[in-house]
This record gives sequence, structure tokens and C-alpha cells, in this order.
Amino acid sequence: MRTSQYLLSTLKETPASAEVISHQLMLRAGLVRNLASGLYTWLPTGLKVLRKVENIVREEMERANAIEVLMPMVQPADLWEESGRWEDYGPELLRLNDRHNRPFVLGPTHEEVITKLVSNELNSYKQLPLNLFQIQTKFRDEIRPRFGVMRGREFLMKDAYSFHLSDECLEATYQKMYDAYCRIFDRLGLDYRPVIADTGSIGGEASHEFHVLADSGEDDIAFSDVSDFAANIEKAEALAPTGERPAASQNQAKVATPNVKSINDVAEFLKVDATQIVKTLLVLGECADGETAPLVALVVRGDHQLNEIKAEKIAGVASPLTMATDEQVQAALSCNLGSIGPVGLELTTVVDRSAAHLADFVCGANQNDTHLTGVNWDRDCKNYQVADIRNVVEGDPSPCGAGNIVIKRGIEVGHIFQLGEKYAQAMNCGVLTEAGKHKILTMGCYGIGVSRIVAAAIEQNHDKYGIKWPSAIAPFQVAIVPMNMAKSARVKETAENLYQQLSDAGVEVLFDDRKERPGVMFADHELMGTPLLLIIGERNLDAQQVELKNRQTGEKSLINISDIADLF
RNA sequence: CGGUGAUUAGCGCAGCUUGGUAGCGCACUUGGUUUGGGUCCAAGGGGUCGCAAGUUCGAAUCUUGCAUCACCGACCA
Repeated sequence: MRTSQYLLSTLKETPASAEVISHQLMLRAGLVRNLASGLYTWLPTGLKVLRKVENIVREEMERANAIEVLMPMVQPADLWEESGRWEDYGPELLRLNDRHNRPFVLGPTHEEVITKLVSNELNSYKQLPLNLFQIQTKFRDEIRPRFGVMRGREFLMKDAYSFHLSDECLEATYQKMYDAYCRIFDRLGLDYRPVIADTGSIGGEASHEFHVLADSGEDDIAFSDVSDFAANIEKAEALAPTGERPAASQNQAKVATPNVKSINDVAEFLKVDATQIVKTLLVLGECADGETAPLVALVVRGDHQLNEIKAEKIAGVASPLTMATDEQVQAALSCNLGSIGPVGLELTTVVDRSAAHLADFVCGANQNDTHLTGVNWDRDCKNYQVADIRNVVEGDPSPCGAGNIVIKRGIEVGHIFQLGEKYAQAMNCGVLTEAGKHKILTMGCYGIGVSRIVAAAIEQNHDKYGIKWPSAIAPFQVAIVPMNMAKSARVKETAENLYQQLSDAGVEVLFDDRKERPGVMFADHELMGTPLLLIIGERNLDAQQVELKNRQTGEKSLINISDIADLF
């Protein structure tokens, strides 16, 4: 490719709307352009990268015996009604009508379509197991798209779905896909971790997420500092403190705490550590339609954060987790949010394991501007249950039993689930067994955010000059950068010959034939992250050499022109 | 949807307080200059100042409403 015949579209300045580095560099290097919130056009250079990621994913899927299909992006609403997700999915599902006013959706995922397909196509156990995948555009009407293609509304995803007669067979395929995912991220040259995950709205049992580690990531991952354990913070179990709970040594006392509301305020006012305070959060409980929801009290230590995923799984707690409003709290307790405590509370009370291990602690008195000190469980407060409802924090013992928790940020680029029969059941997807009986299939599903990987790769591979592509996904393998080609026939001839030679050899080469000064060219190629630059100048031509510059290492060396072909 | 901020040339911004000829840098075009790290000089082209209404002799500027975009929260590949 010659730059003079290409759409380079590099920018000197960073558009103000771009917050994270990958988004800034994707705009500056001419990879994408914004069309509307969460919608992006892929420019030629960006598309080359996207296709390379896509091809690696495709190759590894095929190696894992998955078979490629392509399903429609527009899907009829009745499929979604059949699975129950027409109601369950919420406003993220973009719904639209056709000219006959028939309802459709833009597919955010394809469980319905694939299950319908398999249910129609498969009749016999002999056809199983089957693993189908596609690489296709998804649409999710995100509340807040951000960070460029990292969280776009329209994005490219690889989704695979496997079908089985038995859980053992599903587990075997799940493991195969897990391994395939590791191969994919290895080949992409990314620093990633598989982590234990919550199954979320898609449902099902076992699940792993694959995260690319980056400070700009939107997820917190809990690792063990000595073992391989890694889990999404939503899922990481906070163990009960070891040993017996200390014995009560203080009497319960009521203290006036005027205008002292937050945990920090209380800690400062009473000169106690936040770890000796409990905070009591009121959420809505489960109720039948039309009834007023009861309140449920959730108690965690002052320095801990409630884990909403864990909390909403507690029996009696409404899902999704909904915090009680000021008015609801006032109505039930006649006091403010900042003064609630578990003592004398006539509500279902769930206490986190760490909070339940405290003795002589401080809590709200269920009376404005008043707290209790020297409070002890069982003595002062009897009816409660203990559960794990907090987020793990750095330094907690790892739930795997070895080492302590370290927390890092990650970008979720893949997620695999063992779905079970959820969709197969709803859509009556089954086959005849060897015994001639109809049996519902069990399913797995496996996603990779292809376009998100491009952004994640940049987050992990950049410097102040621009992108440093891992060679597997660089848009060009090498750029030819001639110095002052307009003035030197020798330079021009060498560059042209080299370009011809490399192109003929199938090397992805970008020949910078613009009439620009060297600095401009260097800046552009460094911004675009081309792994190798071949710099052709008068000064080395007498020796039949050109300069070779490595973008990753910054190393420069001289190479004989005749040896260049051996580089690729 | 709640909170914050923005919207003036392709991009980055100034002008608005105190209403009166729409500006700067980059990019772009032309000519020259320079040529191993974003040269320099000159001449140009490009804007219903997000939209609508109001106040006024006069609105980018004041008022009101709306829209869009970005950032912080819940959702997710």
C-alpha cells in the first residue's frame, strides 16, 4: 500500500471527547471515527486490525471444532417472547417494527436464534455434540456508551453455542473452549487472566471471564498473591474471619452524634476505627405483585462495601437489588439513613461474616443523631442471619486457601458459560436418544468482544508516541520510509524496488511515498504502531544498507538490502 | 434515568462578564523554502456561532425551552 493512495487520516491533536488512551490513539492513528454515541466507523487501518483479530479468533474456533455460521442481526420478537427475554432483557434490547408493524429486535446476542435453528435442524443424538459460532455485529442499547469502541452500542462479537446430551459432554466442550480462549489471547500477545465469574443475566452454572489487565478496565479482579486463583470481585468469596469472636467487654451505651452520618464522620467523632463500626443498609425484600415490599437490613463493617450480586441472591431480598429510598426508611424507622443500626430492628437482618465477628462495635441507634457503642451480637441483637455479602478487599485471605487477595483492574474481553437447559427448555430444543426418547439438550455459550480486543490491545501496548501493536495484529508489518525521495533518485529507486519486492512476497507493507519531511513520517508511523520501519537514506546506500527500526524495542540497526527479505 | 460540564471552520480553542464588522493555532489549497525527527515565509479557501422562540434598533454574547455530545453512578463482550 502506498500512503498516497491510502486513507491515512492521522491527527496531530487529540479530540476532546476521548477520555482513555486507547480511544485517543484510535482516533489519532486513524482507526475509527465516531458517528453517534456508541457508533463507530472503522477506517481502513482500523479495519485491518479488526480483521486480524477476527481471523485469529476464527482459526482457533475451527481448531476447537466449532463451525462457523452467520445469523441475522434483525430477529423477530416472538422468538424473544418464547425464551421469556422479551420481558426480561429490558431497555438495552432495541426493539423496532417493520412496515407491517410486526415487532423485531436488533440482536444483542443470539441464544434464541441458534436454539431455534438447532431445534429445527437436529433430530438425533448421533448429531451431537455440536458447536456453532459466528462473528457478527451485535447491538446493545447501552445506557452509557463510553471509551470509544470499548463500550460501543454496536460492536463486533464472536459468539459460539454448543449443544450436548449430557453435562459431562458440555463440560468437556467448555474446557476445550477455555483452552481455545487461552490460545487466542496468547496469540494476540495480550496479558490476560481467566477469572471465575458471575453468570449474570444470561443465566446458567459455571462461568469464566477473560480479562485483559489494564488500569482503565471497568472490572475489579481479585487474585491470590500466591496461587492461580482469580475471580471477578462480584464473585470472590469473602471468608469468615478465623478464630472465635472476641467476648463482649463493654456495656451498650447510647451517645449523641449530632449531624454525624457517614462512616467517616462517625469514626472521627467517636475516635474509633471504621473497622469497629457497622453500617446498616436497607433494601427492598421480595414480595408478590401489588404488595408493598418489606425492607431487609444488610449489615457490613464500616470499611467494607456491600456486594450487590451476592446480596440479591439472599433469599427474601428482591432481585435486582434495590436500595430503600429516604422516604421508605423514614416511614419504617422514623430516622435518617445515617442513623440505622441492627439493634431492636424488626426487619429481616443479614449480617456479613466480618461484621458478625465484631465485638463492642458502634452502630446507628435507629434514632436521628444518635449511635450506640459497645454493641455485641446475641447479647444486644438476636435475630439475624450471617452471610457473605461484601466485596473482598486487598489483604483478605484468598478463598482458595492460599495467600492473600490482590485487586487489579481488567477489561472483559471474553466470557464463557455453561448455560444448561435454560434456552433449550424454553424453546423445546431436543433430539431422540439412543433409546428413542426425546431429550432436551444442554448448552454452553462462549463470547469474545472482537472490537473491544482492539481497544484493549492498545491499552496494553502504547507509549507517548502512539500504538505499539503486537505483531500478530499490526495493520502493516513494515513501513518503508524514504528520506527525501524527491531529491534522490537513488533513494527513490531503492524504495520502489523494495516495495515491489516485499509486496510480491506477500508482506503487508506500507510505502510512505508522500512528499513529507522525515519528522512527519516518523511521527505518523510511530503513532500507527507499525512494528518495523525501513528507513532509506542517502547516507547508507553506498554500503547497500538501510536502517531498520523496531517499534516495540526502539532499537535501530543497519541491514543489508539483500537481507531484508529474510526478515519476513 | 440521576448528577456534572460542553456545543463557535475538519480538529483543538478564544470571544460571551460589559450586545454593535466572527477570531487564533493545527489541518487544507497555491507558490517558494527546507529535507534523518511534526521547517520557515507568503497568499488563499472554508462558519446560518447546536436548534427554536423571546428581549432589543441590533444577539455567538442576555432569557426560556429543546436537542446532541462527553464525564461520574447501575448494565455488559
